[in-house]
Amino acid sequence: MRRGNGLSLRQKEILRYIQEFVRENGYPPSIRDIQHDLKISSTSVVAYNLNVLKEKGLIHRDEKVSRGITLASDEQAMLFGLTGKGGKVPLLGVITAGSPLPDPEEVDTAAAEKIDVPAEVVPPEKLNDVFALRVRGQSMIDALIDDGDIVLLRHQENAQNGEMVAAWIVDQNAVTLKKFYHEGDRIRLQPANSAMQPIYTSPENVRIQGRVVGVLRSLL
Amino acid sequence: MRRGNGLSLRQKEILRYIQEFVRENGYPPSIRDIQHDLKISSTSVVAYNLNVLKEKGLIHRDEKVSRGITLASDEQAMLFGLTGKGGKVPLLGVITAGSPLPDPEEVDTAAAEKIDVPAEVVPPEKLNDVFALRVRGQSMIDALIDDGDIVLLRHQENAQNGEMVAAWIVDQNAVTLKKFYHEGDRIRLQPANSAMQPIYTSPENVRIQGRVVGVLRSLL
DNA sequence: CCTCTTGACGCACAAGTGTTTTGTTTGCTA
DNA sequence: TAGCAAACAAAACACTTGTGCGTCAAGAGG
Repeated sequence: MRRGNGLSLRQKEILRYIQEFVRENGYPPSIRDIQHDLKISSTSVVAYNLNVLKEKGLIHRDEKVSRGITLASDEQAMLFGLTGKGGKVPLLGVITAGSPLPDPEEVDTAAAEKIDVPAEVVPPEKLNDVFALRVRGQSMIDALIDDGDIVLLRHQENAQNGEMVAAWIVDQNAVTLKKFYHEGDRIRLQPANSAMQPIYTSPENVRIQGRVVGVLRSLL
Repeated sequence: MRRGNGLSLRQKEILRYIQEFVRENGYPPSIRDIQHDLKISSTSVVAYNLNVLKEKGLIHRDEKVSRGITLASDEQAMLFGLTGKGGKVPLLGVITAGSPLPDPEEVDTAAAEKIDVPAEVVPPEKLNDVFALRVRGQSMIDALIDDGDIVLLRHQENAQNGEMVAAWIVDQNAVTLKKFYHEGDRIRLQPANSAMQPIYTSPENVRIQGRVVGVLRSLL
């Protein structure tokens, strides 16, 4: 008997079948799915071989759970959307100078449209709390952000000096993208263009809504 | 009357729960999983809301099948490894002011690194002959393109007036990104910033290498 | 020949799970 | 206020599915 790494023909069949099934259906097969499609005479035969595969670490099983078969390692990760390169973030809406951002906490990030984010822009492991907004108007053109661009923002309420943030200026009820500087007891919001004047205000009057981590632009 | 985007709070919860559950476990939740974890009093309530989500096309259900709930659209595609709506283009190299572009025809596009391109930047059906270059230096900052940006170019040798193109100026042996204008018997290459002077030259002295169709920028 | 092991089998049971039925609550409005 | 539809609730029902247990055939070794 080859206890080592050798799989019986039937075990290989089953493993391949599970992979294909998940790919096709989006959920794992039941023992009887395997039995029927692979023309195995009994469910216990399937169960026996699944246990072998489990012992060898090729699959994981949640006992007592229907369709509780999951693939191990690479296959698993790939199916989980860690698909190597890019990830996805919700496109929550439009940012226009003068209008407040929707509160990401209150927006349905689940049902929102999602857009791809290349790993070259934001690595997948840093994609937490990142959302996207489409820019309307050219109010942020000094920050190299044009009308129609999609900006990627990581939701955070604090900022380091020099970071580009989406700041809500409370007494004006307006949101703009500016570089953030904390200078003594006041805040300086600096446009990227020296032709425009910076905004000086108190910390209480500024609510950071997120930091700009990326820009996507289509010129078609 | 639209609350949110037409989903009740509970439906949003359920949708989010399904997403998280699949991510955590690798297989979809049962109705009773949802019921218990979301503290819903009855399975029929879950079934009712799942049907609503199904009607709205946000999930897909395989009837009579345990855990036969699958997420629709993006999530689904993501799980299938189709990486969503975007496509991939080769990242051929670096564009620096003063150096000619590598000829895309002569580069091994098959072996080159590939980067994701969101459908929102370039729709997949328009991805033919598109390649990417990383920008080095700030020579194109007037075109809202900064150092480190990735520009997406469609390989073409002609351009319409006003299009942003990568133009090789032969007698200077330099490549820059400019807006292209054909005026009579000469070519005007117009920087995006009026503070810079346009370049006037003859058509023979200009070789269009590609048209800019998108920009990707990371600010991490 | 006998026994033990391995792989495979069949069956039945219990738990897991989706569906249906009937009725109730809630919020809105004509 | 009555009417109405969405949402919820409780229970019963029937099918699905994982598991346990007894059995069988073919080798291996004594």
